[in-house]
Amino acid sequence: MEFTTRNKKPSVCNCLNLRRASQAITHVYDELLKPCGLRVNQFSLLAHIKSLEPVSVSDLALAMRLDRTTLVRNLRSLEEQGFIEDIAATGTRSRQLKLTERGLKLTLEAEAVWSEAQNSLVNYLGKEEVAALTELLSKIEALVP
Amino acid sequence: MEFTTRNKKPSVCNCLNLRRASQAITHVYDELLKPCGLRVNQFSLLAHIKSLEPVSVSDLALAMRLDRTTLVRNLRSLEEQGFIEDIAATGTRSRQLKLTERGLKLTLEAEAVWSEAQNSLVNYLGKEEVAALTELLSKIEALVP
DNA sequence: CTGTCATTAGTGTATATACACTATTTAAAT
DNA sequence: ATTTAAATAGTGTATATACACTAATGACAG
Repeated sequence: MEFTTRNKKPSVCNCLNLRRASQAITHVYDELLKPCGLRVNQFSLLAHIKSLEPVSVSDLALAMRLDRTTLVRNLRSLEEQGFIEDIAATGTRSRQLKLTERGLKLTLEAEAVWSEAQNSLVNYLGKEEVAALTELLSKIEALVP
Repeated sequence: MEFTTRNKKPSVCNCLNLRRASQAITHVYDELLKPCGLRVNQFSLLAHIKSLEPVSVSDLALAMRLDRTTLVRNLRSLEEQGFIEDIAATGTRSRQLKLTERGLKLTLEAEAVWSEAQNSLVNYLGKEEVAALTELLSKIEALVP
């Protein structure tokens, strides 16, 4: 049958449903951010640095709730592209990351796109539903120390 | 302050909240499945093969809603560990994957653990809430073709 | 038959994630 | 002042994911 709508029934597995929804919304945000040349994860990194700068890798990892070693790699490409820089003196223990001028400009552009994506989701699901979703997701996150 | 509870406020970003919840629940299921020597993603693979066998990589990818090339790699370790096998005749185009005897035994064990994990989540969030969550996640998944 | 086209599988590369481990620097204790 | 402990950064490896691309097989038109 030509017009069979794609069969996308939820799985019985709650974990799989969450993983799929996460992948789907990541894809949506990624597509919208494509004109900026950023993926949503990279945008998240820049936005966090913007609000914390100057910041060490460890503190950034704490704030983002990601493993520190994950950030070491993810920061690399942003540094190579000249969106962030380390203003710590050489030979010191802690790095001090901040946005470059270019990085700030890009982040502000991306924030506008992100804002549209946020609004789209509220329009799509409804304000109450998004609030309910956020609450449920927060409880799930709390499962992990 | 010693007793400050960890600050885990939701982000303003719906995408980030979903990504974090997905990581959290994946971690929970992974931990519970550790005695089986499986991660939840690997278990998902085995469980899907079990219900479709014998199955080609392409059909498995369709059913799991993952990219086919993702499966090529993820299947490899399961094959190397002898949990799945390809019963297609050599020189034919399509693979025919199925569980080995060992693979089936492991999958059944893991299904019991998975079932406990599912029950735990319902106890934790409540039956109605899990249903609501599933509905919301399903709508989000529908955002992507 | 033969040539074209769809199907199926796989590789190369990039991103994202975390654990186990090492190395270095700073702070604290004695 | 020296030793010890904590903090900070980084590497090696494994898993998970997808896109662009290549290669081989099978089906069908003529």
